[in-house]
Amino acid sequence: MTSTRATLIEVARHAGVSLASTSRALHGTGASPAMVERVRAAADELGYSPDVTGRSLRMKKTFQVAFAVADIGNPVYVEMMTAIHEVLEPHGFRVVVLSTGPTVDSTSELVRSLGSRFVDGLVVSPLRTDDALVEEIRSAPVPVVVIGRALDEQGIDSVSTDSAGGIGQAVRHLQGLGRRRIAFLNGPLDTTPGRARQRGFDAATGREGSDGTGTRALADDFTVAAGLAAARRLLDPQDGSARPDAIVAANDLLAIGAVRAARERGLGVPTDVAVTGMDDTEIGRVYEPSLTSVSLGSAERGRAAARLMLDRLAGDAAAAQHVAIGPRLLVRESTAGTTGPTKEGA
Amino acid sequence: MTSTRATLIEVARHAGVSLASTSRALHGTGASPAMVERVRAAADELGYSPDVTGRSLRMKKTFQVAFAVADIGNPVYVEMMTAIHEVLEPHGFRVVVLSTGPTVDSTSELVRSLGSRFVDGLVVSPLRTDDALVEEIRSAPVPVVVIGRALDEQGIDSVSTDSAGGIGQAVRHLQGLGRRRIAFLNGPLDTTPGRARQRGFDAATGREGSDGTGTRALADDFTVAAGLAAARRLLDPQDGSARPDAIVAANDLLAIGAVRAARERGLGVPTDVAVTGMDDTEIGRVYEPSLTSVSLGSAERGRAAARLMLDRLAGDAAAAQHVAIGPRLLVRESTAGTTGPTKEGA
DNA sequence: ATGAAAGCGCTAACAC
DNA sequence: GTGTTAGCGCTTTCAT
Repeated sequence: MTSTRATLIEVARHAGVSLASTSRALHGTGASPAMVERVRAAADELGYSPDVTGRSLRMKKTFQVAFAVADIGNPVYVEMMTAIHEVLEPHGFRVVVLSTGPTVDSTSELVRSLGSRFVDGLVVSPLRTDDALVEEIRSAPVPVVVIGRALDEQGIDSVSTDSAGGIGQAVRHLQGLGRRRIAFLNGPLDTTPGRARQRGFDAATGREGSDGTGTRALADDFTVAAGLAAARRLLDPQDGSARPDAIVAANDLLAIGAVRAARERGLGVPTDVAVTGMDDTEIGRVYEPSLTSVSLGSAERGRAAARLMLDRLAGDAAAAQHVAIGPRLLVRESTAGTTGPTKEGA
Repeated sequence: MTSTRATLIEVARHAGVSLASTSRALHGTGASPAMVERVRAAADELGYSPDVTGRSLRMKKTFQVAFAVADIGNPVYVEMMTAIHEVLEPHGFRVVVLSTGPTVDSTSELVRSLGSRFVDGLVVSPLRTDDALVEEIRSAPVPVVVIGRALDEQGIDSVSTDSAGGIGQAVRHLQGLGRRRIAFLNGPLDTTPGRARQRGFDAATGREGSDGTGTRALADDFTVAAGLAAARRLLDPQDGSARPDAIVAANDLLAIGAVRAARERGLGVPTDVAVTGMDDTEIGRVYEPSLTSVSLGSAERGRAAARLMLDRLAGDAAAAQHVAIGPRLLVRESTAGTTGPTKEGA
């Protein structure tokens, strides 16, 4: 540890000039070249580095943006965070990681804590929202961008994707491959993603008739194990109906569970049963067979949110914005389809 | 947005007491119950929430700790970050995510930037270190904990694991299963992990004789694709030597590449070729076959580092500490072994 | 137990 | 272009 940190006032004294000139010289704003030279030298000599706490207090800016989610370890959120960091960092903003906690109330509390002014803005992806939370966000003391559902009409900047439409893309892809009995493997319905994806599947298959398309199973959780258990039920119909020839899973982990259940029964994937996942995770890309998956553009959503934030931080006072990131089907081995909106090699 | 934020001085006026008493009452330190009551009421009424920038300036504490790595998206670092967050958050510390950049110099620069006092401490896991960086860290103006190699002798708190020993565990596990020709699939040797793992393999197999054990291949990168390419060379010996009956891979992604290469050749895993990975990633747990892998305890290392940091932050001035987290072999399907230090179901 | 006042390090009026 | 000065919001001596 070097002696004691030099402050601006010490640099000023060392250079034999005023405090104000020192500050100006260091920021290169309205100081003569000679002054800049002189102050720089003094600063270097003392090993000066500006103290951001003083700066923050004075400027009422922390140069920090918070990113808050319920589960920081979730790959989807990791991608968002990485993207947000990449956008913000070049603009001199640091990223603070926060946890929303599991409930709406804990999320509200987090938004309220923004009153302490420890960040200049918040990007948050809440698991669920209610009117109270929406109101809390609208009246937050710093800009907030929500990743989740469209909230611009309630005056909140937001970024969303269309997971329901993404499920639709998967269904149509499978239909295009000639699959007739398409089943849906979803996670719990008391979650926002669970509900949206269910809606998407219903919308895409609602009018399909009774050829097996529309069969559903709910996993207890968005995991491989839960997906395996639920997919077994799907592949062993109790009611005498025909076995599905395709399974649309609500995420990649469930899809892997489905592939396993198929193999247990000696069924080939995609030959006997085609399987699609969602989220385009690395795990799905690396799995065998590699998973056809609907990307929800986590990184893009993060980037979009960060850019909205930058605009607000720059003083943009326009009406609340909404950015929608379209889902993209990535066709891989688990359906081995050669048609569809998007193609991609393994 | 509510009118204008209330400050402590306004709460004081509203309560009709002094600024000092207000501060004390809000912190519950040395104030009469009556005073506390009165101030609380005033604060609630004005919707007061303390401004941390003022607090930070005055107390010379930011209540923030930085976590810096080269690649925030890497699952290993994500686990560390999550663990660090979990330890620090209950103590009132926020976690700021930083990037070290790819080089030693950029890491040095980051350490130097600590002079700005935007965090109270830094947990960093540098890709590589040199004497200059070590010196920079030692003389940093805030506590620094390094996750990587032991640095307590140079006066730096550190947490490390023994990846070399972990490779040794994998080798002995395979030997215990009767495998005789154990090959090593490593990533680039100009990386710290690459070198350490190579050392571990050499140490574990050095005296094994010339039965094929000790064959090595280097992948260009720690990825599935690079692993696949390198594993092909391993399984098609050009020099007429016998094909390996086991491959120790330097991480899980390389291991998956090895499994694929084996399958391409119609070889069964683990029957014909047993494969081990390292890092115990979700991807390895979920893969088929699930991967026997050496856990390097990322979460534990994160926790240990966070606890060391908490001690320093609490004013602990003892000599530099070092915590070593032992590697643990997790036996799964890719070796299907029933012996070994640790067992775990899929 | 309470109040008065200093001051953390910085930037930005304002005057020259 | 440079200097003087106020003050951001807070905690903490120091006196009472």
